[in-house]
Amino acid sequence: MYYITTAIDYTNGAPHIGHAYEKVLADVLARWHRMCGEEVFFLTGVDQHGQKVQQKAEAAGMQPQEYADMVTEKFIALWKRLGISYDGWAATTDPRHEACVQRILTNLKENGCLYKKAYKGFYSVRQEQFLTDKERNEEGVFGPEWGEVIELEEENWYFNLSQHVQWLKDYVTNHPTVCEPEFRRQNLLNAIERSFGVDLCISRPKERLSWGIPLPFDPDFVTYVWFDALVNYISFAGYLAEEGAGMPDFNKLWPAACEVIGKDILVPAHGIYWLCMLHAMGFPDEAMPRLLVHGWLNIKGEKMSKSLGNIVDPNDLCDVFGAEAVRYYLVRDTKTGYDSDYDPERLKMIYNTELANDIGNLTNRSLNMCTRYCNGVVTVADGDDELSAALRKSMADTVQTFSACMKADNTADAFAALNAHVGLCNSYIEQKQPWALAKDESKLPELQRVLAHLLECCAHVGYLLACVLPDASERILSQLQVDAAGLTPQTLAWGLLKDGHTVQAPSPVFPRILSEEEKQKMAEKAAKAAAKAARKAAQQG
RNA sequence: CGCGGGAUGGAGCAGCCAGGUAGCUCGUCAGGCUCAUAACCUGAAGGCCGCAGGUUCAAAUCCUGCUCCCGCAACCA
Repeated sequence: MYYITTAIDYTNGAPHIGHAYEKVLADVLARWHRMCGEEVFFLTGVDQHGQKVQQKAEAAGMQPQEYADMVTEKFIALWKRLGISYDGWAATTDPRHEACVQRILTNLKENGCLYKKAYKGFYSVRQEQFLTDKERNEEGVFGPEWGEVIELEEENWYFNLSQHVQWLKDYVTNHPTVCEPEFRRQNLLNAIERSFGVDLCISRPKERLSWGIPLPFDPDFVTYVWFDALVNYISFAGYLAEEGAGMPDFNKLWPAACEVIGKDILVPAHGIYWLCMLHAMGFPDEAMPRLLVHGWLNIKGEKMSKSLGNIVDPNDLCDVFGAEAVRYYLVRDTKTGYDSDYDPERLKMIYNTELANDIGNLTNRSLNMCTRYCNGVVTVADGDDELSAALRKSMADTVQTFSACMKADNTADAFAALNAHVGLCNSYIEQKQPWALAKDESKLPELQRVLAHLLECCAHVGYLLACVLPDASERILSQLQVDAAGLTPQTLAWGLLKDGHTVQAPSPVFPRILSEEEKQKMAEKAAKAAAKAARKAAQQG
């Protein structure tokens, strides 16, 4: 079982390109593992509780649930558009989730992990939070960004995080695979050092925050984010679920093979709080999830933020380039775990070169030659040659490399490998010159061999693309008349196209995306080339 | 000495852990081809691998020092 989750998105604003990247990455991995024949459960969702939602709802004159539902719709619509193939939907206002949270809190309280304490300190009314000395500026006072700051005493419930930090330190030290990429672990270990001796406040008084899950043992309080949002990974996997609640079998799913999160929520939320929470609930070391930590998409080197006003709406991108181009770009141009620069020009470039010019055009020219020269019939004839043998070997190697990269969550290199093989196919065509072979009847066997090799490669490539471009993959395979049902990357082998196989006439799978200006430029270039050819012909004649 | 990431031909990156002629994609220029989505193939130009030392027969790669850039409060993946 491959259980993969993503961070759940906060419903106080519309989704942006960063949200989309995380979900597309998780989706590509989920689809890949499904292709490999593994049973997959892919969970994603939304965090609907909390102060910000409550405030936004009030400002909009709506009920919090109404507001959260409205924003949730935007996420669901985008995931549908981007083809995010999730199996479970984690919405934190789901009663089954709320029940799970309350059961967990009850258990922890019974085990003495929670206690109530009064805290007196400086409190920012605007930010709705207590301030520490860390928040003081150089002059030692709280700056204007905090608005009105008052001294306040408040009771709250705490989780005895400090009791688990030593365990966490040992666990993270001894388990290099706790998170990926490896360098994030150092980050986590540093943060753990700073976490000793501090417990975690897990509640808010109801008069201050009403939009949350009530504490089962103290109705004057609601849970603060941690024991609500983080719990989604187990609550929607069926942890402590009631019979007939329609939840998955927890024992089958847990631990998560992959929790996809952003680098900003590794510490303290997932790397410290979440793991310690699980430990407190009694989960052993073997039942800890693995964290896949991705970087950020920056805009021209700058962080994307609402305050800078440089937020990119994925819907706009889909309008211009199509959802699949966006999917491909996100996982192709981002090295998993690292930041990358978002640039629509690169999106277009990668789409036009790798998908349209290389893969799309290869399929198109191969199918076209088969249609034109052989009536669309593939003939697997006797005979062989070095170039063809090399092509077959490259195809097999590429499947291996692709699989290894995907297994390591390295999407960028997986597609780079695929593209390298496509380049070899194009080069193979130049060397074989099927159009010349077609003019010589005695060369028919070689022509048939060349076309069979090309179409076979197209089928392999089209099949492997299914994890990132499900629609395009289907269109390629359907033009090739190949049925991929029951196929896995492990069993993928030369010979998908049998002798006598027929293919369809081609139609472009990835039409090029060009502005009017670029079209004009292309036309000029072509005219120049034609003039040159004419000049040359005149000279020779 | 707060923590971490980065600095490689015009742009974006790989190589560094396990030293040995500097590689990829895009762009530019030149040639070729005509099956194809004005696509494809071949070749060329372009870099003293941030700076300065050190180790070594040999350093982008190891060591030391330095400079610059980006994150680490909030909105937020």
